[in-house]
Formats: sequence, C-alpha cells, structure tokens
Amino acid sequence: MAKLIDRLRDRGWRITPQRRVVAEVFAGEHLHLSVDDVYERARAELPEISLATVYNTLNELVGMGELLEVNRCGDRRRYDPNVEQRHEHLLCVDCGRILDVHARRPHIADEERYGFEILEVDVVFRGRCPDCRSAAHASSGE
Amino acid sequence: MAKLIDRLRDRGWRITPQRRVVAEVFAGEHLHLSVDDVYERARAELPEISLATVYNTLNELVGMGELLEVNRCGDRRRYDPNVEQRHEHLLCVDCGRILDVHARRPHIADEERYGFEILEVDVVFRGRCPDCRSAAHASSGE
DNA sequence: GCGGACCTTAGAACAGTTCTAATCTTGTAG
DNA sequence: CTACAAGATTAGAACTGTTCTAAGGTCCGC
Repeated sequence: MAKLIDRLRDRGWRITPQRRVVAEVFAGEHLHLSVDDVYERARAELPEISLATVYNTLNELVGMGELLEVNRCGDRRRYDPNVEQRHEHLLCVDCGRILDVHARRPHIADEERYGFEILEVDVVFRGRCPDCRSAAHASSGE
Repeated sequence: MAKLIDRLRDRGWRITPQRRVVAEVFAGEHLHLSVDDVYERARAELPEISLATVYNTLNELVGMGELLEVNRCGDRRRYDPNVEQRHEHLLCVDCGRILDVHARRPHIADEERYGFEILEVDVVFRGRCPDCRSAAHASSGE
C-alpha cells in the first residue's frame, strides 16, 4: 500500500488525506467494492470526505491503471485492485459477491471475426454462492 | 414473426397494436437494439406509442424468454432476439455494434469454484470493427 | 505572505429506467 | 347494445448512479 502511494506520488499526484484514504480502502482484504462501499469505508477514516471526491479519485486510479472497473456485475460499478494478474470474475447473482477466478480464455475462430480487431475478452461466471444456496434452501418452503 | 405473435397470444397476452409493433421491430435484420432504437422504429409504424409502453413490452418479452437482455455492452441495455442458440457477443468499443459469435465456453476448475453453483457464463469480446478501424486510421494524423 | 496550480466540495444536472395514477381499450355477460 | 372489470397505455414524476459546475480551500515555490 505504501508502494501504491509512492507510485501515485511519482506520477505527480498530490497526496491528500482524501486520496490516501481512498487508496487505503483497497489495501486490506481483496474485495470488489462499489462506489458506496468505498465512500462508506473512506468516511470511517475521514468523515468529511465527499462522494464527489470518491468518484474523482476512483476515476483517476482507473485512468492510471491502478484499479480495474468491473462494469458488468449488477447495476453499479465495482472496483478491483487486482491489476497484476489476468483473471475472470465469479459473481453471486443473489448477494453480488465477486471472486477472482482463473479460466482458459475463449477465442473466436478467424472466420467469425468479421474483420474486428479483438482487444479484450470479458468473462463473468454467474452463480450462487454457498451462503445464498443454503439461504435459498432454508426458505424454500415459503 | 407471426409465430411470435401466436406464442404471445397463447400465453394469454392481449395483442394490441403497440405490442405487435414492438414485436415486429425484432422480425427483420438481426440487430441488438437499445430501448431508444426500438422506440424509434416502433414510432415509425405507430407514432402514438409511448416510451413507457416500449419499456413495459420489452420487459415482458424478456420475462417470457422471447428476448435476451444484453446488459453490459456500454451504458444502455440492448435486446437480442436470438434466444434459440447459445452464443457470445462481439462488441465494437467505438460504435457499439454487437455481433453474435460462437466460442468454446470457458469453465472453472472444481477447486476454484468456492462452492458456487454456476448458472451461466457471460462472454463478451471487445474490439474494433472494420469501419471504426479505418476511421481511426483516416484520422490518425490529427 | 503571494500567486497559481491543483484539489475538494455541495449541490445541480443528467441519463436510463421504473413508478404512478389517470385514462382508454378490450372481451364478456347480460 | 351496454355495462363492467380486467388489462393496457400514457405523460410525467420519481429514482438511481454518475458527472458536471462553480465556489472555496490547500499547498508549494518564490
């Protein structure tokens, strides 16, 4: 995490309390947080921080390649600090939990590329996590 | 298309001019239309139709399994009438064009499933279509 | 301590979608 | 044909997530 702050400083970023706190939110457990999650956690450290700053900072971190935007998992954006290793996402359709997983990337046969230049492949496994599976069984009599 | 209308009637759907026109929008060329696209095309046939009805009808068609929602290719929802054959999507990141393609579905090793029950796999290839590639070249001197 | 670049902020604006409540249409029974 | 009830349509309000705006605050070299 200190390393991230250093990298940001090296890029000419002014390190402010707000930016530091947002960056630190991603230091702990590897989670895929929404903007509101980040806002909430940042406010626990720095109650004055505004939502606008959280949005600004997240967008800048994405622009610098320090965070990945996870767009296709429900209706709000999520942020993934794992920019080092290529990975896919496993999403619980009930609770929205996301885990990183690894899978062989699919590819398209040349004949079916329609002249496209392929830039990336985005894979999301949708399923139900153990907690939501047992919750579903528990209430299945309703 | 007549078949679709019949299926809808069989399900107890009241066939109104509005619903018929929305269903017919998907009869022609296989496209992945946004709500606004559908609204525009429907109004060409039935100028009085309201956007609310287009939303209602599309949501009902999705609920009946007659249309697929393509959620995260850009920032608006798109609708795909190809519910018969499993397929993936190839998206142009510049113009938003979507094509159906076929690829071997990736899968997750058992050890990495974390107890999830996998329901579906969502694959999107992002790239640049031939038109946008040549447009990019043409203006690359700017 | 000054100036200017940069940052933060609250709230307005915006886009896409859903909701609301009033009106209209349809199909059926009398 | 008429009345009725269920269902469909409508305009516009409301809602949600995100971006914009403009005003003020902070930092740092001079």
